Amino acid sequence: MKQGAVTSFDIAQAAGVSQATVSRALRGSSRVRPETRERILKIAREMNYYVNRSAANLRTQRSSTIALLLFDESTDHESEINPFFLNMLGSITTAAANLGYEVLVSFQQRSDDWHIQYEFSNRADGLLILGYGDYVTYRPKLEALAEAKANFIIWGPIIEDQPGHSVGCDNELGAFEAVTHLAGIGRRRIAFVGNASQHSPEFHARLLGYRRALGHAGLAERDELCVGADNTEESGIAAVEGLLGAGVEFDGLFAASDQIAIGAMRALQAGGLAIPRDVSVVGFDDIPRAASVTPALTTVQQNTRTAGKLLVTNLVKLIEGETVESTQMPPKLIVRKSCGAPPARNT
Amino acid sequence: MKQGAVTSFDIAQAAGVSQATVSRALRGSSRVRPETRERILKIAREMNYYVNRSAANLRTQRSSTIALLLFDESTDHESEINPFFLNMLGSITTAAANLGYEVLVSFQQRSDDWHIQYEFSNRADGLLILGYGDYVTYRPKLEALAEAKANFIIWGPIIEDQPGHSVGCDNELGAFEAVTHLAGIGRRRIAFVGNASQHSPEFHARLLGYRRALGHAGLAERDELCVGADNTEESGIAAVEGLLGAGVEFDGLFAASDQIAIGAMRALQAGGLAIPRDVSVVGFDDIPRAASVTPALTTVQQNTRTAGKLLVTNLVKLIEGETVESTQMPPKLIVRKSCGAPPARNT
DNA sequence: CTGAAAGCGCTTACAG
DNA sequence: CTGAAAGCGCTTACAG
Repeated sequence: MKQGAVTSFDIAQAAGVSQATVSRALRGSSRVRPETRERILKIAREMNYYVNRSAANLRTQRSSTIALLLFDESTDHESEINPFFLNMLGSITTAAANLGYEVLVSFQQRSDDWHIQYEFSNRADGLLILGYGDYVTYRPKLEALAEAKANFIIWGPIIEDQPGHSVGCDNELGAFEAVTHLAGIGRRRIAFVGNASQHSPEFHARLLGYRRALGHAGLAERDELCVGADNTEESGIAAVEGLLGAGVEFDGLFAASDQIAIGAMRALQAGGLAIPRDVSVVGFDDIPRAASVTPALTTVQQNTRTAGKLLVTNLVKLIEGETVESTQMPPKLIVRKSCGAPPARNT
Repeated sequence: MKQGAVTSFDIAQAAGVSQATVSRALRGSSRVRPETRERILKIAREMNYYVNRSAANLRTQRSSTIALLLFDESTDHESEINPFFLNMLGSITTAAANLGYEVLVSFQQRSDDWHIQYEFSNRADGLLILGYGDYVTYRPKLEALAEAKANFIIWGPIIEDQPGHSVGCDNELGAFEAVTHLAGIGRRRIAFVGNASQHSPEFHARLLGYRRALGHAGLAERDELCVGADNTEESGIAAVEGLLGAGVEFDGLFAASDQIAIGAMRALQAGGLAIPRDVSVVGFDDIPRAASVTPALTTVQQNTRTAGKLLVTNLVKLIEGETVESTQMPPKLIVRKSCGAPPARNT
């Protein structure tokens, strides 16, 4: 704080009222005479007075702050934050501001209990949790949070028995639509890149959608078409190089994320295959780059704007003691050039 | 805060010491016997105690928080935040965490004095300011900040008489290198897209670098080759459509930003021109998409990682009463396919 | 090395 | 509608 900053006592003196009245006027209490309030507000403005938040927070035991915690896979090295989360940041801050909350951003995760600290230290009234490296190590943190009765909302799928509430997108349905689209344009040997078992429930849900779509289209599941990948471009490259190296034949590829898909496209093109002529590719997320790569990537879009708003709204409800339901938002298939179908609705 | 949270008095009681000693032990004061400290720390851990930050902040008149203020041009509508700033966010939070600071993010700018509020309300010890819509309206805000003796560091160029300190990249030099490269591969009629006069000092510096490079290469400046544009893709499209519509001939194009360059490339390709065969294109910023477009965009890279670190380090120095110098970091030309030169150093 | 005490600047019951 | 007063949970001079 600026030293010598003016306090509510200074305003009180200038206005000829008690400090309590200044506080009431500033908070809009109905128990202050309108003219008195006006006079106080005017003086406060003139004297450049702002309520000291530390004092107010200490007194009210609230911070009017939300902590946005990013458990990102890539935190250590040249951390390129997952572009998908970055997109959500704008809508989260806007939504928070509209409800009178500030947003504290944290990527760090040095201590095991760092996520709990925020609430226990009165730094934040609630937490928004985006991303997780590995679900297996992430899950216990959620349990610790729930046990501490923290207010938190998770971005992610609805998972049986998972503590807390979440906002997510229907990953299974999005994958189903993506793969059904590939089947609909005549692709018969469709690979899935991004198998990550229980370490990533979202990818797993996308795998389930892939499988259901194959069944629905009367196509056989083949083990060799289902390969693992992390959420990175490099991983997508490696996966496709693996497929090509093993001589696996495929004419469609559904990647569990755009980053994987973009890597996959690189590897396909490097291997002399044309997209979409030889292989149709579909991704998931609709990150900004998806529309920029060549050919433009068909993908499943999650509405980050709505998502951010919903995350904040639900968290604030929790903070204010209301009940909240986990939500799944419908995904939307964005058809571009990478799968070779006539554009249904382009961006 | 969680109600019924444990306080330092609870720890004191459990440890059989005074509350003052608990506070000292937790802050690492040397005036606590080591064994006492250890015992207190252990009990604090067991009892899940965290220092109440509101109380500590009120007492110390510090918040150990940095506010990151984004004055973005596109805040109103479907605000896609400038991807360049988003990139910096990661390194800023990391650098801040390493120095013991949290980061509060704000895009809002509803009130005129919102930037000053942060410091006056003891929410933040200092401000990091990124981006500005229009320099003409932005400048007075900087003056207000300086007059209020706020601690703030600006991301941007060094500008004569500008209040405060800044960290930026040598825009003039970056532009000079970009355009010199275009001239070096034989381009003679090089357009500049992004003329914004004094409303954007960065773009203006890039224009100056463009001019110097033309002179250096013995090329004439031509008014019709220098067109205005905002920092958006649409603006880049419009600018090139204007050039093509007016029948202006050019074989090189330097855009004041990657977003403009990407729009320009779209418009060139839509107009039937091949890149780089007919026109070589260079951008500025090296946003993630620059490497993904086709052909990959040659551009001037600003090191966001170093930038973020420097911004935070300087701000913390300011907060701690040290003096600080404005800095310009050297830019780096990243040669890719869009200008048709043999790659010097690719990414 | 440790404790008792003051005080940071608010908000809000309580009393009028 | 307004004021006097308590107290939120710390940190830190002061005294020992």
